[in-house]
Amino acid sequence: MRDPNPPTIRQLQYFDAVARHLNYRSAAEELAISQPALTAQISALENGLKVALLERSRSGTHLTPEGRELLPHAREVIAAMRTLREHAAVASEGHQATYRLGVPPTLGPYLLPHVMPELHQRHSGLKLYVREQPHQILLQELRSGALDLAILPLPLDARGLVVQAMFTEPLRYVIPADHPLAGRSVVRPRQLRGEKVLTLEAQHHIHSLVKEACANLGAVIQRDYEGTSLDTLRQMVVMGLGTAFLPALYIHSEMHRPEALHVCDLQGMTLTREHGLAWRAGAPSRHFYRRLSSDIIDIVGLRLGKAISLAGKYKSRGARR
Amino acid sequence: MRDPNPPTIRQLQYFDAVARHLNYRSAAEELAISQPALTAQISALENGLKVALLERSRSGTHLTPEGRELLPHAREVIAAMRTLREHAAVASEGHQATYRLGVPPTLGPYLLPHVMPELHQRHSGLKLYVREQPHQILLQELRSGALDLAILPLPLDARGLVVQAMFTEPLRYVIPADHPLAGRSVVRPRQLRGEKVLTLEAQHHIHSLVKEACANLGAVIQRDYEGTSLDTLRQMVVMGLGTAFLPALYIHSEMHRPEALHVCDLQGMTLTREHGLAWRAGAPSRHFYRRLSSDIIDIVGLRLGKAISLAGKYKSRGARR
DNA sequence: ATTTCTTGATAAGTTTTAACTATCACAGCC
DNA sequence: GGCTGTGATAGTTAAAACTTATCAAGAAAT
Repeated sequence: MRDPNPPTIRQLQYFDAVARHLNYRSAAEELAISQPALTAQISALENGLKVALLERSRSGTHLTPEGRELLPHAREVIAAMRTLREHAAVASEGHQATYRLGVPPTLGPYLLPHVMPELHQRHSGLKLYVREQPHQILLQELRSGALDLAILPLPLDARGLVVQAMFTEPLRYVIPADHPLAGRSVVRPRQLRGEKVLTLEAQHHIHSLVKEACANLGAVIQRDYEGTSLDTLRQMVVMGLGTAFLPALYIHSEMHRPEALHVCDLQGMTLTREHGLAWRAGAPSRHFYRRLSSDIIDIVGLRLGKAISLAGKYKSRGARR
Repeated sequence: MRDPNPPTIRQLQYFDAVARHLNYRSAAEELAISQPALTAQISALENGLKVALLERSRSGTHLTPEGRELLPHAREVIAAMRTLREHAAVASEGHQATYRLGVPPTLGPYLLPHVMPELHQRHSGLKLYVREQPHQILLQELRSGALDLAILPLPLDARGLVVQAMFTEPLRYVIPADHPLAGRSVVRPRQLRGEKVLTLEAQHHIHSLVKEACANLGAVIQRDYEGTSLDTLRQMVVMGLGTAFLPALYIHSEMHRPEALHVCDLQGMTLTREHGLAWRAGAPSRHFYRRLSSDIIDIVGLRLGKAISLAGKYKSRGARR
């Protein structure tokens, strides 16, 4: 009873046509239907609304006062529908929607500024909504549908996802300028034995990487001074609280001038993290996402080739359709 | 080809429901349909728009980026439809539309100000669009559908119309204050013999009334000074160009203070015009129009009873369904 | 690892809706 | 009085929308 006979869009279009022609037959001709079909739909509309819209007579048709009143509203509906269809037409051609991309906070600010401009050049009209979150949160949001894409550290639990490895980023060793090892571009691993190493909070992927490396190296993790961001971590090293492993892209982006810090590598032992692009296996835009991932690999190779190394080939993990 | 599969309102409502539930089964429950029916309509919608709106998986459903983009537009359509239906619901109850009423210029300004306030009291929300035109034009516009109602002088060619007689209005004799007959409230008809009588242009109904009367009275119509309105006619009398017959309601409204004019009646011979309300016989609101006519009769009786006389009983002329 | 539950998709059949053709009844016109 | 043009009606057909029953696959529990 609450929703007796909702009008259909078609009925409104028919109404509009009759209102413009004030003649059933010619309106029916415009609509490419027969006149009885038009009559039936109009009277169905009137019954549904319980309002007489048109006054029929043997000599033509007029709008009733109510019909005059409701016609603009009917046209509003038709116009809204046209707008929807126009947007849908655009969306069905290019990839004009806004895609939600998640990135870890230790990567996004240092990668995306180098990549986004050319990515937009390659995909004009592309709109990315970028969200920074710890990688576990990203994974969860990706699974739940809150994100469409995420850049994540590898390896990861790829069930239900497609993961495209993109590039491998070294972690470089950073020490204060007044540290005994300062000045050397390459340091031997054994020289780190006993060194104080600062790192980020445990929720960051870097934490576990550095922790494991320190165990092998015999260096000491300073758990009571964990940084909340790479920038604070750097400040802590500058202040002499210890040393740190910082991602190469961070160093590339933020440490153009030496400042009070010295950067070096470990001889024969490169600490790295690998990044991949992930999306849900069933996502309708998955082909576009794969294209995006190869574009990112390409752009990273062009612009950041010195700082990182690309994925050997496109590897995909996890289920796929 | 140009219009392959336009979405239906129903499909948009289904889409909205699925977008809210992110679950076909519970959305189907809300919509009181089966889940397969919902699946079918959603995929019909996607095929029609050629856009994937939803990403189905065995564990729940998400919006695609395109779906997120189009959902607000779909809701616009639904909202526009709701607005239409709300207006229709109002229109189907009271008479809330704007009715187009035509009145002759020699009556409207002198009748409606006395009638409209109480008419609005009796029909709260009533909206009348009043249009002044010569009566032949009114009749033509009423027949063509440009007007819904018209107040017209009787009798008239009522084919296809319903005409409700309302009241009879005397025409009173107006002379300059310095005229020999001035000062008498009743004048004998024979005293008008040879008098110069001014009147309106031929298109006004009054013209033929006065012309015929003058023929009987032996008075002389001044054809070279025809007034374009009752006000100019009055001014012409004031200026001494002649005498005139003016409608009682005009006199009642505009001549509160005597000015330079004298008003009198003809003994045993009352020149009158009769007014009725007319509408098309097939008009869906015809019962309301009849009600309006009796309300007007009633109000005129209350407020203007001294100046005019009511229709004896409701007479209707012309075809009716 | 297997079972169970939940998900959306599919198949087959039924009901409802929208359309067609043919025709009617009436108004207006010559 | 016939002719033309109007919307309404009847009867039929085709398409669309819905139903129930079932399936296949991922998730979660055992």
